[in-house]
Amino acid sequence: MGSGKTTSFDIAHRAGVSQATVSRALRDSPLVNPETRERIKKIARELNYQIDRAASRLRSQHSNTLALLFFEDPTSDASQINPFFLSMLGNITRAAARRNYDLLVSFQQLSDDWHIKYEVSNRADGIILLGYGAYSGFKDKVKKLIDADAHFVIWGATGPHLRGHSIGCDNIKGAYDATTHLLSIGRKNIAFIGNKTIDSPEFKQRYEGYCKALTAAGLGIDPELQVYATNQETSGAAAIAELVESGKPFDAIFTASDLIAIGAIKRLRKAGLQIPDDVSVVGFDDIPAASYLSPSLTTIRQDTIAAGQQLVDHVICMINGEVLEPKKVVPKLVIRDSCGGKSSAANQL
Amino acid sequence: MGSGKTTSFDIAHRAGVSQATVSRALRDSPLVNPETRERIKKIARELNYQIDRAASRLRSQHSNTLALLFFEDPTSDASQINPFFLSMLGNITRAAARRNYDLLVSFQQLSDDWHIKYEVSNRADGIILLGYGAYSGFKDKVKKLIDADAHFVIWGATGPHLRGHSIGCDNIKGAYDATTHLLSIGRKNIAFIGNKTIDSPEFKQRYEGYCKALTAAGLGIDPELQVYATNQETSGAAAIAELVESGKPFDAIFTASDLIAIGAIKRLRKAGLQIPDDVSVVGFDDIPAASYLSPSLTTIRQDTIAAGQQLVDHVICMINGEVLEPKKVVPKLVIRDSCGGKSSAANQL
DNA sequence: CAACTTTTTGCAAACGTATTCAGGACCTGT
DNA sequence: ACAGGTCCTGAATACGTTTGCAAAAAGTTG
Repeated sequence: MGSGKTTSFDIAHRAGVSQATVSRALRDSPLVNPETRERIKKIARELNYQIDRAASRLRSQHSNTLALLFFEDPTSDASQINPFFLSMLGNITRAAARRNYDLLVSFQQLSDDWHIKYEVSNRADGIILLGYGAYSGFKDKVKKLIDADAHFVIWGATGPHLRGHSIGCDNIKGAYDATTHLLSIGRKNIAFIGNKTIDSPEFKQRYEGYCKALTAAGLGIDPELQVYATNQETSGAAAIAELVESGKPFDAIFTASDLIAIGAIKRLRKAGLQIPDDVSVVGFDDIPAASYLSPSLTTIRQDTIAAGQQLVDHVICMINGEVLEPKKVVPKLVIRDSCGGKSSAANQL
Repeated sequence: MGSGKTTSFDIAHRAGVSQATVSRALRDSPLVNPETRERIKKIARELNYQIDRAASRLRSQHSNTLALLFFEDPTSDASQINPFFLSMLGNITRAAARRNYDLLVSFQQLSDDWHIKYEVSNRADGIILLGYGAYSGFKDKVKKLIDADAHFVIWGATGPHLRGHSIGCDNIKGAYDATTHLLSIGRKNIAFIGNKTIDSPEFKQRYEGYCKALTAAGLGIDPELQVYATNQETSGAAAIAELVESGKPFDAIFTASDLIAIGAIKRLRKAGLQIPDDVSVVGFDDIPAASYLSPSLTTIRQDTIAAGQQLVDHVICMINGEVLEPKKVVPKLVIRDSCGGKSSAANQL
């Protein structure tokens, strides 16, 4: 057409109204006559008009954008993204889109000035953090965010210090169900592979669920059956090597994550152990690969659709100054082939 | 401090210069005295000042943001994201970050007004498209983007109609290498599972590479050994069912993607066939799950780091009005257990 | 020291929208 | 006919930068 791009003034001119009315009409303001509104909208459509987001942001002082930040334990391989988080990505974008928010994605080393980079710079109204808080220094950085009144939500991490900023799965219940399932198919010596320190809040909770199930079954908790592992395949393999070498007998393992389970299974096989005949294995997360393995992996699925929705809704509420009590995402046991006993379970029915 | 957020005026006031100088200093303009620049930068740092992106965008008319759009064959399950694309996501964000671009991510149904939604609205300066162009209507939509002078790059799809807008892997070479490998371990009747129609340009190229290898080896191309499949596990399984039922003998399959291979392997096993003893399998993509399978999957790896970098560099060049001849990403055969013959290959060395 | 170039600065005008405020048009009831 | 209300619209302004232009400051030359 004329010179540059179409603006709300062009629409206004064509419609014979003022620019202010166009702005109102396009935002469905009740202040504008329905007929006028439709006429304006029609013209806008015809001209392929789109509101200039930059101008809109500048004027209204909010970006309608969320930032999704991935962070991982800096000790792990940075080129490998945790598959579980990836599978959450899709659901988060969809949830954001439904709420008419854009999503900015970034992988970065954890730094304590995110809110500065994203909120202060008017790039995003809120931040969603995804990552296992599995290293020291994490707490301090989060505290800075809280002190700065940043709008952010963290997946998974817990603790009173981030009240209202955390959404997670009910890890204790998930781990309890997993362990109980192993007990129900007759396993007695169940090992826990993971990290039970506070450095990894989620893994710690999973350990608690494991203990709770054993206690509920009247069994003791054997420290020799607990082997440390970080959320990596290789770490899971190393843990099994250690366990096997110790000579301590075991007939099942519950791992704090699927990635650990995958490494563990490989190493178990290398040690000549059959799965599930000699050792039952249950993981946690239900990453896509879990069903592709053979034997396919029994695991705890986290509802990533609900999780994505919750994260998005929650951070948007914070942005709007509302308070929303976080609900825990419910975990679900997915029984596949890696722990056997399916037939016996079937018999019980 | 005072009332609202810190602006460049505040900095200017403190530094005793004009706001214009602050703006220039922070952008490292050569027009400003080095000493003054450092003084201004120091103050900015102290005040935690961040340039307001909305204002910056509005004035400069570019967003320093790229949009990454995923699209999938609408016939496939929308909730499942192609794992190969997910593994590219990380590399694309990193490449974008290196170039100081933000990345907007979205999963949407393919529509022909992306450039309108993203570029016209000043949300992004350019678009990266990720997805198998495996359905009709795709070409028309892309043509509209070209006609609108949109800044975009597509991964994978090819053809003269999108000259300069496409970056891909050398699918023909990859498939050629895969097939040649199968031949080298003594396989004779190699089936192709995939889509050889123009609807799926990449799969078609992989089919061509397959044919080329067979021809180079002096073998014929048997239509009965070609079974249609889309990029899904279930489709791969169905294809194998069909092949087995046909009674046509085969001792190897080359699938157009790892997902297909995964479904194929499951179904082969169900048919009582041993892998790799009875049938060798080679996939394409090297998705994370490929190495977790048992037997682990021999496949063609695409260099996603180089690919991400290329996509980002390319679209940024388009934005800047430069012309960059796209380079093909080099595929690499990753030999694992699913095609056997490792020993025989080793013998040959 | 004048004339001229180079470096460094400030002024002021955009960029395109959202929103406040004031007012016009149109009813309603008396 | 007029006061009082409701509904709709337009003029004008502010959001915080970037950048063209002009001019001051500093340096160079004859």
